[in-house]
Amino acid sequence: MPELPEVEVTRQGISPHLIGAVVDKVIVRNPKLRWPIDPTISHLEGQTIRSVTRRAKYLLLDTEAGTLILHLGMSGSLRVLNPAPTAEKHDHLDIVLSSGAVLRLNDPRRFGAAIWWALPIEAQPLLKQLGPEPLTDDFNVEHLVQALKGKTRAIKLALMDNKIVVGVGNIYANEALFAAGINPKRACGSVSKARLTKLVEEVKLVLAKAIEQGGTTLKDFTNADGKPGYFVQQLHVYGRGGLPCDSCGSSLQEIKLGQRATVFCGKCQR
DNA sequence: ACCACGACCTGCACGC
DNA sequence: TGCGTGCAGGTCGTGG
Repeated sequence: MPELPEVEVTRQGISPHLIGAVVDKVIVRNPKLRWPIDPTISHLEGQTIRSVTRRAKYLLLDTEAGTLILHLGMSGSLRVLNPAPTAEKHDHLDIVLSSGAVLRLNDPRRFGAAIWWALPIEAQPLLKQLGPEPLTDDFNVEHLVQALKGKTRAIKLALMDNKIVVGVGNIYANEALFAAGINPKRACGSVSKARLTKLVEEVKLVLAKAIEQGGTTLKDFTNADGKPGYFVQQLHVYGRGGLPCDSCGSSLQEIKLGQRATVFCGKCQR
């Protein structure tokens, strides 16, 4: 479900309910996520949540004793519930607050993760290798030129590579490449600096717009208040294979790239 | 060092 | 109606 905008919308939604809250109890119904939820997650009990931040698609709930790291995988979602109804199928984890509110993780495919990390967050291996945040100045054309120099793989795969830039998943990689007029199959090293400049701009723009619109709801994404995102109305290529290009009217092509659906306009994207 | 690909899992849409 | 197939918003770990 979530790419960076959906995770950020989730963060914005849950954070006011969590900051300053004391964790009363941690309920693990099914520990079998991407990595088994470690029993030390109970160390969160009694802790006060100091901040709710995001790094890439990871949500970080910071306390004095450590950090709860949450990832939503492909199908995860978080809701703050008060009162919390009876847990349903795929409600794998509850963080019960002393106020009675519950932060509930639902994740049908269980590609998500919940990790209790008591060491300095900089030492966390999953976060260590990550590239720059797309919405900060660290993601700029100089960085991209350097990272893509001489590389032969398709630019779309590089855009979705967390070591190059984080948070850009399949939807927004397709959309940003369309907006930048770059063919997703094009070899990284063959894109001019001018066009990479445009790509950097469009990545930032598409992500920022999507966050503003509350994310993209394809199937069942909702924010912490249960509302869907409306960015789906502004998708130009994702999910539109065979339909006319919004810009030139020619039929959008759909191919596989790195086993992921890739949609583009053969005329507008070179 | 780089890259492609399998693996992890459930649910749903589709065609027969 | 039921069954098999393929696909889905991610990303780590492996083997070449």
